[in-house]
Amino acid sequence: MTDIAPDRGRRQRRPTGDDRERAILATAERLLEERGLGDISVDDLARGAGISRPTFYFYFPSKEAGILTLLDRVAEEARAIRGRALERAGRDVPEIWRQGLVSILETFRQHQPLMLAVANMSSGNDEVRRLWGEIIDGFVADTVLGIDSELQRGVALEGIPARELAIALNWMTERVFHVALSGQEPAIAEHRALEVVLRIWSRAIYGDDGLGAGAGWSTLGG
Amino acid sequence: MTDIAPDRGRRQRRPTGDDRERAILATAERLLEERGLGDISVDDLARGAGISRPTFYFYFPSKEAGILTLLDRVAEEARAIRGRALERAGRDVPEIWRQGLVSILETFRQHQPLMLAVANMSSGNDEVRRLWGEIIDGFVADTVLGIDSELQRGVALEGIPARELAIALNWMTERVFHVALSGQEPAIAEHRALEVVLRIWSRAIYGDDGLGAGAGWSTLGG
DNA sequence: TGACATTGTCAACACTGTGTTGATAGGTTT
DNA sequence: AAACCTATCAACACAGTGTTGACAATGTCA
Repeated sequence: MTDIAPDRGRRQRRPTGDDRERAILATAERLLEERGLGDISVDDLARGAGISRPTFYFYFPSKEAGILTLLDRVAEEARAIRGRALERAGRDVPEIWRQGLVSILETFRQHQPLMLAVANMSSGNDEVRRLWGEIIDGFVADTVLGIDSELQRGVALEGIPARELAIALNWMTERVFHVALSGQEPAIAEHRALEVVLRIWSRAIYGDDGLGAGAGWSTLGG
Repeated sequence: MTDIAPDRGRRQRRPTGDDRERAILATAERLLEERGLGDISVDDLARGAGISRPTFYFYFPSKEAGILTLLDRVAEEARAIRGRALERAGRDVPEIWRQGLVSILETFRQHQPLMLAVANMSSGNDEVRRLWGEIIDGFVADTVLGIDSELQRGVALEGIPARELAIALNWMTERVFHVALSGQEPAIAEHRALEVVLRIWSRAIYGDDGLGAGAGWSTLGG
């Protein structure tokens, strides 16, 4: 047993054939734009990366483990996008809501096929479900902070525990963006999804639409 | 009504071996309680129903088609439950919301493993996605009627088109109940899910929690 | 009642995809 | 140059899908 970190679901690797690994992941994301994960074979991924099928197994123990690694990287990127967005928002809480939602939508847009594949896998694969849950949970934690802050200022409605409210709102957001982008019916048109979701957040937290029209609003500190 | 309608995805059948078909479906629902659809083979289904694998194909063209038939029947049952629930609610609109949500939760509870399998399949299988979408769309249509009625009475908030609001709320409900029952994280505890969702519906439609405490409320006609 | 269609059944096959083994070639270290 | 990694793949064993063709059992009506 080496002392390399137990790198979830992916075989431990050392520097060199790193290009190959990236080639495999790039192939995966490219092929996911054409068809579902179920219609992509290990052979497709291997050939796409210029290697034979058994060699694929040198890099990943399975197709799913590859997707997991991909999701890991996208999650990293998403955190970065979100971090910048929330920084832009500063202490203006409603702007935090808007920027938070924009960053989720952005990530969905940029990796739509992967997101679909992940949604697909997440009931069959514990590891993927856990990681996806962690991502959402990060959003939920941010949301709870915002709600608590608005509760303390006396501008948010009481009556629903902040975490439960945050969980429901974030799952709503995930699902609405998902159907808007995937064409699943019934869906909200893609260009309307952000506004509708934002207004519902506003009503659920404050009891009215403050955010929709860009009206001046509560700003923390100042 | 003839009894040999062009029955989506399932080979047309005439009376006799009907028991076999039901045995297959019963086996499917039973096995789904133990493991995911991906881990159930056609052979498992066939043996569970006391037939050989090729004979399975006499009844259904594939595993997925079987699940589709199952979903069809559950959808039928769900409509019946919902119909009775809404009848109980009469013209008391908030009670319509509550009863509508209760009936969704009820259906989820009674067929949880099937629901998981369906959620799993629905990104890979057009037919399942369509049928699932139709079910949700039925809920959405009911919801739109309720919102319009409350708008006309002047008690609901304007600002979000009724159908868009209804779509978002119904997908939220689907997702929140799904994670609550499946143990996916982050989730709202099963015994809290109904109340939280109901309050968010209330805030999103009216701007406050009328429904939570069981307070007396708008009753249409009467 | 006996020819005939219909319904139901399955052994055996062809095929696709997965994951493993064992052999091998090149590059580093010792 | 021997021991040792990293990387590679042909060949294999296996699991599951879907199809074919032959065969029984059950009407059915001439």
